[in-house]
Amino acid sequence: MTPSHLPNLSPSTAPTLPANHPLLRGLNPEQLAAVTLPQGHALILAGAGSGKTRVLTTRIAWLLHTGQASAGHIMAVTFTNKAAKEMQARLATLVPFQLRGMWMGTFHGLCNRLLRAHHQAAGLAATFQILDVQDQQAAIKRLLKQHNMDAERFPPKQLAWFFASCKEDGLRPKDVVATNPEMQQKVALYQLYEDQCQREGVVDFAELLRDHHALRQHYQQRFRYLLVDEFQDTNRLQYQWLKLLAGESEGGHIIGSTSVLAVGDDDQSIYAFRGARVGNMQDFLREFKVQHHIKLERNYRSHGHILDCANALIEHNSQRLGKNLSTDQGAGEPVRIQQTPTDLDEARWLVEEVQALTRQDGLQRQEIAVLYRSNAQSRVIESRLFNAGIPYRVYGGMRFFERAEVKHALAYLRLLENPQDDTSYTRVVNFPTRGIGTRSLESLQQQARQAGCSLHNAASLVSGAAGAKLQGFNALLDVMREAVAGQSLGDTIAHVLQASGLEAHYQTDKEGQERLENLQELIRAAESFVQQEGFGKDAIALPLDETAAAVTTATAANSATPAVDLETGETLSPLQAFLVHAALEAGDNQAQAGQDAVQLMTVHASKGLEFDAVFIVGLEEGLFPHDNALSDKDGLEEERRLMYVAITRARQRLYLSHAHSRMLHGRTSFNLPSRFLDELPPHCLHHLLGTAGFAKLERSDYVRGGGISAGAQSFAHSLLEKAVAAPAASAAAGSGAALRKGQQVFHAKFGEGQVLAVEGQGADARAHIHFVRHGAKWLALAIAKLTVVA
DNA sequence: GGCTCTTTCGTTTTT
DNA sequence: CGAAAGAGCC
Repeated sequence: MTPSHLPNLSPSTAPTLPANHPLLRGLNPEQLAAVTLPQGHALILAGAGSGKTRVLTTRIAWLLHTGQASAGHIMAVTFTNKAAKEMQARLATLVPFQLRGMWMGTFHGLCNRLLRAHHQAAGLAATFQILDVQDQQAAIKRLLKQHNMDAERFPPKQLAWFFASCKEDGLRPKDVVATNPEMQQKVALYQLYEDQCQREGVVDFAELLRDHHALRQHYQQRFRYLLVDEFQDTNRLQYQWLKLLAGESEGGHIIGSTSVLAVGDDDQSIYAFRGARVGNMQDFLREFKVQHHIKLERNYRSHGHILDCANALIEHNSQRLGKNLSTDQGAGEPVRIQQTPTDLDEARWLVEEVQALTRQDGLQRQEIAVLYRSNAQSRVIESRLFNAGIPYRVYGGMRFFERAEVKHALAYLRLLENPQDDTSYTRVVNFPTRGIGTRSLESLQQQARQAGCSLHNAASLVSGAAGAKLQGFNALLDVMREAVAGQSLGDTIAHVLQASGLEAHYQTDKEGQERLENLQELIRAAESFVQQEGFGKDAIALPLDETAAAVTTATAANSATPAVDLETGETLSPLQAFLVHAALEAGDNQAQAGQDAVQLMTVHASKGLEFDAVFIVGLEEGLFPHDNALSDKDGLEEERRLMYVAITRARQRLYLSHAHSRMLHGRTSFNLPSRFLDELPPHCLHHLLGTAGFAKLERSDYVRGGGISAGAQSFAHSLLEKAVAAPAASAAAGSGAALRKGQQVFHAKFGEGQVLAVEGQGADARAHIHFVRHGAKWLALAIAKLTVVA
C-alpha cells in the first residue's frame, strides 16, 4: 500500500500532530477530520462560508508538517487565478518552508506548464501562444473566409463551441463521425482549424486541456496529493485530466497511489452553461471509490435568518447531495423585502437604504454589495448612485488584457516572437493604418493559402505596391526585433509602442488618452511581472523528482536545449513568459478603483465573496429566475442555486427587492415577484412596504409563460397610478397617521426624504425622516409641512 | 480609409 | 433602450 518512493516515511511513523498544535487549533471537528485525513481519495462537501479555503490550506500545511509529503508531491488546482493566489498567500502564513516545488494554480495555468515542458511530446511549437476567445473567433472567421465558407451558415461562435466540445471528448477531426453533409463540412473545418493553429503556433483554451498522451505516462505518479477546489465547477475535460493525473484507470476505477481531495459544493454549482458538470461529484465518488466523505455545514459567515432562508430555498431542489448550514451567531436581523412600482423606484429606494446603512449604521461602502442577475440591470442603479454622489464600483466588463489597445500592443509583441502568428498579423498589419487595405490583405491571404504558408511569409509573393507595403511591414517587425534585442521587457514594450506607431496614433485620437494610459499601464504591468517572477536573479532550477527527470531526459534527448524548468518556465524569455501570462490571466477589469465604494456585480461574479450587507435586486419571474431557464427543470434548479449563492454572500443584512414594472429591451415589462421569494420562510422576513405603498399585482393578473396580457397590463397601470396617488391624497388631508415607513416625502426646506419611522398619535405624532441632502431628522407632523411623493 | 447610418440583438463567464 | 457590428457612402 505504501508506495516505495514515499520519502523517509516508515509505515510505523504515524503522521500526526498534537491536537493543540497551532496549525490545528480552532478547527471544528469536521474541519479537523478533513485536514488530517489519511491517504485515499476524499470528497469534502463544503457549504458556503464553512472555512473551505482554510481547510484546503491547512491540509497542505499538515501534509508538509507531518512529513508525509514534500512540496514537490503536492498539486493544488483552482479555477481562478485569484483563488490560486489567495491559497498561496494563506499557505505562506502557515508553512515556514520553501514551497517552490509545489504546483498550485488554475487548471489552465498548470496545463500550460505541463505543455511547455513537454511541447515536443505534445506536438506543439516550442513557444506556442494561447488564443483567447476573441482571437479564436477571429481565427475561425479568417478560416471561413479563406475557404469561401458562408459565415451565416457556420457562425464562428458555434464552430468554436463545436471544436471545443470535440476536444472535450478527446476527439480529433479524424475521430469525429459525420453522418450528414453539414457535419462533414464542420469536421472538415475542424481539421482546417487544427492545421491553421499548428502552422501558426497557437493553441486555444480547450487544446490546453486536451488529453495529450505523452503526459499520461509521465505525470500520473509524480503528484502524491492532488487537491481540487470548487470541484462542482469542473467540466468533463477537467475531470478527465484529473483522472489522468491521479493514475491508471482499470476496470473503471482509479488505482493510482495519488490521493485526490476534492472540495466543492453542489448547491453552488452555477456554471453548467459553460460546461461545468455537477455530476462529476457523483462520478468521483464512484470512480475513485471515495472512502472519506466529509460535510462542512458549520457556517461562520451569516446570521441565522439569512441561513434559514438559504437552507429553505435550496430545499426546493431535488438533485442534491444534501447539506444544511447552521450557525451559532444567532438569528440576527430579519431579511428585508421591498417591492417597488418600477425599476427606477427600486434604484431610488436602494440608494436611500445605502445612505442609511453608511450614515446611520456605520457600514463601510465596500461592505455593501448590490447583486443582480444580468449586467443590464446595473445601469439604472449606477445612474441613481451617481446622482446621489455615492462612490461605486462595477465588476465585470472589459478586462485589462482584453482591451483593444492592449491587444494591439500584445499582437506586435507576439509577432516579434513569432511572425507566423497570423491572428496577430492580421490584427496589426494595418493598425495604425499603413495603406494596406482589404484588397491587399485578400491577395495576401490568397497567396498564403496557395503557398501553404503564413501571411508573413507570403508577403514577398504579393506583387505591386501592395506587396511592397506588406514587405515594408515585415521589415518594420524585423527592425523592431533587432532594436529591442537585449533590452528589458519594459523598454521593449515602450519601444514597440513607439516604433509601431501605436503611441502616435492614440496621441492624435480624440479618445486616445485613456488608451494611452492603459498602454503605460501595460509597461508597468510587464515590469512588475518581471520582478515578481524574478527572472535572472531567482530562477534557480528546481531539482525535479525522478519521474519528472525521466520525462526531461526522454523529451529533451538529442536536443541542445535544456529542459524547461517547470517552476519558472526558464527557457521562456521574459517576453515569452509575459505573453503567456497575458493570455492566462485576463487581469483586473478595473485598475485600483476607489476602496470606499459600493460593490455592484452579477450574482455569478459574487461567488466566493462576502459582505456585511447585500442587496439582491430584480427578483422577478423572467429575470431571476431568468426566462431562458424556466423551460427545463435543470435550468430552474441552477437559477435556484444562483439565488442560494446570492443569499449566502450576506453576513448581517440582506435585502431582497422586486419591481412591478421594468424597462427591458426598450419596452416596459410587468413581472411577477420571483417564485424564490415564496420559497423563503415567512418568519425570517420583514416586508418593508407591505402592500400599502402601492398596489400589489396578483398572480392571476398575469398570463403564464407569455408575460402579461394586454388587458392585465392596463389594469396594472391603473393600479400603479392609484397606488401612487392615494397616500398623497390622504396626507394632504392633514392626517399624520397616513405617513408610513418607507414613503417618499418632500419638505419645503429639507427637500426629498424617506420616512424611516412614525411615532405617536394626533398632535404628538412625529416622524423620523431621512432626507437625501440633510440626513435623518425627527419632525413633528403637526408643524412640518410634508408632501407625500410616493 | 474612415466616417455615419442601419440593423440586430439582448443570461450568467473563467481561462 | 443602447451597444455593437456591418453596410454603404464620401
